[in-house]
Amino acid sequence: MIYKLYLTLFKKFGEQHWWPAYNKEEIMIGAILTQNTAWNNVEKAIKNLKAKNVCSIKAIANMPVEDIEILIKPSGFYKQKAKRLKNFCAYLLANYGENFIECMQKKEIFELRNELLKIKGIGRETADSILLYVFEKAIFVIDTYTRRIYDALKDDNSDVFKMDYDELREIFENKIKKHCKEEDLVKIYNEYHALIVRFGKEHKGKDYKDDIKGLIS
DNA sequence: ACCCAGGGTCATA
DNA sequence: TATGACCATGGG
Repeated sequence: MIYKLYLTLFKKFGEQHWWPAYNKEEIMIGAILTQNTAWNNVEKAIKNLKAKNVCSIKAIANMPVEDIEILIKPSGFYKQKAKRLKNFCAYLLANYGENFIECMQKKEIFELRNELLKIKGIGRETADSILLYVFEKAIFVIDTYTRRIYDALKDDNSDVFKMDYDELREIFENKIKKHCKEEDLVKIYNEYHALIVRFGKEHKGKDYKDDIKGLIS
């Protein structure tokens, strides 16, 4: 069912070209700003950063938090996020230097994941978004949309919204792996998560359990 | 005037 | 380990 839903969504919506960002640094910034926040608001924040020419890891690392707060205000939780964003950017430069992307890219996936999870403000979904969309590692991103989707798909009466993040992530990964070649996983995880978000947005506020069942039947 | 959005941390029991 | 409080803006 999980893989079939992917094929159906792909047929319906096509390629999503994720993550929506100009470059990899912008993906990382957006991944933090979008925490529990509508993407529309994140776009405003990123627009503000770009208007000041500071939409980069280095610029943010060297900016006073107060200035970051003002620019990212539309994304909500702006005081927390400004502090965490700056701390994150400073961490990358301090530990990897200017070529942080290439350096981190070389690391083994779960080593890098554990490292990201130690940084304050980087939880599992944010870490996995960065791993998948920046570093192109084969890891599936679970978000609230995914839980609702799985709630509609599952055949038992487990509480999907209380289910452990990694447990649910492995359910999706294992199902997908049964149908795909190893070298295609990154592309499929990328596309599938994007499609789930796309579907979720189009059904905002609605109970889409029946729509999901209609799609795969 | 409400509700919620592409989460995460921290205090408490 | 598992709840609950808290963070905050903008669109529907």
